[in-house]
Amino acid sequence: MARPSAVAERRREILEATCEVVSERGFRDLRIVDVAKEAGYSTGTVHYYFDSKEELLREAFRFEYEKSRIRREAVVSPGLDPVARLRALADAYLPSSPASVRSWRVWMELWISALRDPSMGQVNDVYYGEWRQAVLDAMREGQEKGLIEVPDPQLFANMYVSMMDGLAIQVLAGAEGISLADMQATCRAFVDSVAVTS
Amino acid sequence: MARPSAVAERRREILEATCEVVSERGFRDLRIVDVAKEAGYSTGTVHYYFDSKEELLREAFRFEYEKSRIRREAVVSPGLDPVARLRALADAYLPSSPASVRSWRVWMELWISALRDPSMGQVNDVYYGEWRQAVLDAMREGQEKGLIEVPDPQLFANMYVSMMDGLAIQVLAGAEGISLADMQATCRAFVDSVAVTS
Amino acid sequence: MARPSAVAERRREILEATCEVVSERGFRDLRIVDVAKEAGYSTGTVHYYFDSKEELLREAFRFEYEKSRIRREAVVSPGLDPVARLRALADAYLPSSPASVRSWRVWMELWISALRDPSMGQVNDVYYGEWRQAVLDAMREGQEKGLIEVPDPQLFANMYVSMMDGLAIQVLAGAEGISLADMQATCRAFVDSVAVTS
Amino acid sequence: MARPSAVAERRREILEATCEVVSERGFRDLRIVDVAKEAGYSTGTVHYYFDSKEELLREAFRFEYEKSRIRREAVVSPGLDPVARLRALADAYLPSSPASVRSWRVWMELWISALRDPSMGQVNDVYYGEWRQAVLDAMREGQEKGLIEVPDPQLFANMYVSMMDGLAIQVLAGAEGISLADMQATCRAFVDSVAVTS
DNA sequence: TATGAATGAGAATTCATTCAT
DNA sequence: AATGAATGAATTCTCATTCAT
Repeated sequence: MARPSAVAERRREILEATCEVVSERGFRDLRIVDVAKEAGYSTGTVHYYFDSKEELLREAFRFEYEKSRIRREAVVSPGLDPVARLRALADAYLPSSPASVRSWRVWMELWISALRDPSMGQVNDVYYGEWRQAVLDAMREGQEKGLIEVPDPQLFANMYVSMMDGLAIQVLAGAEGISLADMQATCRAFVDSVAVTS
Repeated sequence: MARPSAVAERRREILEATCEVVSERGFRDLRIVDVAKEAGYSTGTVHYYFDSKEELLREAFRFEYEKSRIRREAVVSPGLDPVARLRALADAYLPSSPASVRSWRVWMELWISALRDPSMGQVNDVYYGEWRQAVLDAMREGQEKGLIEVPDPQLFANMYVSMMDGLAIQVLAGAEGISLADMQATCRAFVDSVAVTS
Repeated sequence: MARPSAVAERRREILEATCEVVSERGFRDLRIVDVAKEAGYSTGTVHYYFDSKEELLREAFRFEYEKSRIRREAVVSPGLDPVARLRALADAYLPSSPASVRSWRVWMELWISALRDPSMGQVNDVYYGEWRQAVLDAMREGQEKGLIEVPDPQLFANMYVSMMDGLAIQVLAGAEGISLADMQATCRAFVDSVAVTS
Repeated sequence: MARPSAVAERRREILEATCEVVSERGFRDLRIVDVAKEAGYSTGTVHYYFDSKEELLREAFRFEYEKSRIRREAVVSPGLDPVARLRALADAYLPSSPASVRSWRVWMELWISALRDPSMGQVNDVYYGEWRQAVLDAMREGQEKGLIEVPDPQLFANMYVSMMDGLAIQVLAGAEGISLADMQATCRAFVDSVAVTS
């Protein structure tokens, strides 16, 4: 007898485990057996729920992005003014907590996968687009309310988003020149540079 | 009799082939046999020059960075004023030519490797540090000459560099929202925003 | 569901095959694929049960010694008087049957392995110690009962045991000067030389 | 221009190196490159003097036996009485010096090789036969002179020789139960047991 | 003579995937 | 539904041997 909820729960557990293993060992060294161990199941079970390793990874990336979206929505509370929202978004995405470090690692793996696999590119497009949109919304709203002064909100939203990605990479790669504090300071300085000071 | 130059040349050929394969297939799917085929040698020969796959890849990353450094030095001609230099650097790093696309793909793979392998992180530190320094030099010189107005050159140099990385990733991942032209426009807009307009 | 007995049985089959291959081709030329073929499994299965070739061989040596111990215990029946027991032991260890030839070949390979690998030395210590003890017991009991006359049972037990080893080597190496019959005659002559003639 | 003596000297150096490597790493793990390094030549040179690895090893075994024969002849001085000679032989073959340990290790490897390779068996036959003959000569002479009392000199010579082999194996394998001193004591006890005490 | 670069035929090992239970 | 034993294709790495110099 099919119990859809039980199936969904099992899938969720396995995807959670997959993201954990992707973060720990990387896409390249991920083995089904590690995912199974992490999830507390057997390799047979992983294959029972996911046809192939590729499908498992694609779903895992989607899963991680969904979680990230939920975290973002919690941050972007309607009451916050646009400038504060831009700052809050950067803070939320700072790779400071284990959860956000994990997310970043998974995204980095996704980008690499997207270089050669269009289906991974689509996953990135959907979720990354939403993320850029959230920043763009704040930038536009700020401009409309006279709190932000930029020649082109779209361009400055892209600056901010890509800057965060680039900084996060160096933080995660353990670069000597870019610490977590540097990342935060850099993001703040950018917002300061566009915010209208009364 | 040993002919050092022949040995060095063979190493160079194999590293060149390795970078090509890393770019084409990625770090994850790189096989020694592909490198050998690309270089026109046997797998045994690849192993004759490099003890292990890991060493081969580490050397290949270094090799690609060296090539990139040479390209950068050609761009940063002493005659150029700082603002023009910031623009020239972005143009030179735009993933528009096959060679620069290849470089970006290799760097992205390096970043991923650095997440778990400190020796890869060191390679990144050395060469990436030089790259950030080149941007910082231009930013500082611009500030001193009154051509650029930024509260903190270091922060704005980091913004610019990380922005380029983040934009390039999305371009290379084939993101719908960020085209090559968008990347270029975004970089130019950033320079415009810090350049002093007379 | 795990069926421990089936797992143990598979391990036994593979160890049995390994000893057979060690005897046929020697430690040096043993290939996992030969063991797999001999056991009727794939190489993957051999590795499923044994992590590495080294572990497989270590376990195989242990396995062969266990079998030899069982054969020895069958020989040393409690009813036999000590002198007869010394003779029975030599007879039992004579490399005359395929099974005992195989055992000797495996032991010889073990000794060679023990030269450089202490873990193999330990295997030898445990089982070889038991074998020397069995001979010593007979020697001592014979002395106590006045059936054997030796100045030092320990020394004479060591003589007997090492003599058998040295003789067996030459028999197995196909030496012209030492036939199976010579080995038997030599062992008997040694027992005769220490046995008290009434 | 062929200079036979130079050729012979080069061969000798390589064989010396081969025995050293056989003793250190064993027959199984011997690599031509190690032999070359030990001898101070290149692998190409090793192959220039010896057609194949197999031939190299066969010659190396012969070479080691020749050296052992020379050592033995130095020990068996004509002046020594037979009983003293038997003792001197055992002392000379005790694996106490690096040189004699090396010899034993090489012989053990030879025996293993002889199990499957008749040409190795022949090498063993020739040289081992001489060694048994030397012991037999002492045993016979002792009997004739009334210094040794054994029912059959041939049998007792075989006992002595094989006993030494078996003891040496355990000493070299690092057996807990058989030390170098035990080996010596056991050999002495055997000679004592056959020597006529006046 | 001597070299050592280059080869290529293996061999151990890994691991996604299958499938009988 | 879930398992985990079994597989075998794939891949790295080794090393004796060859051969141009």
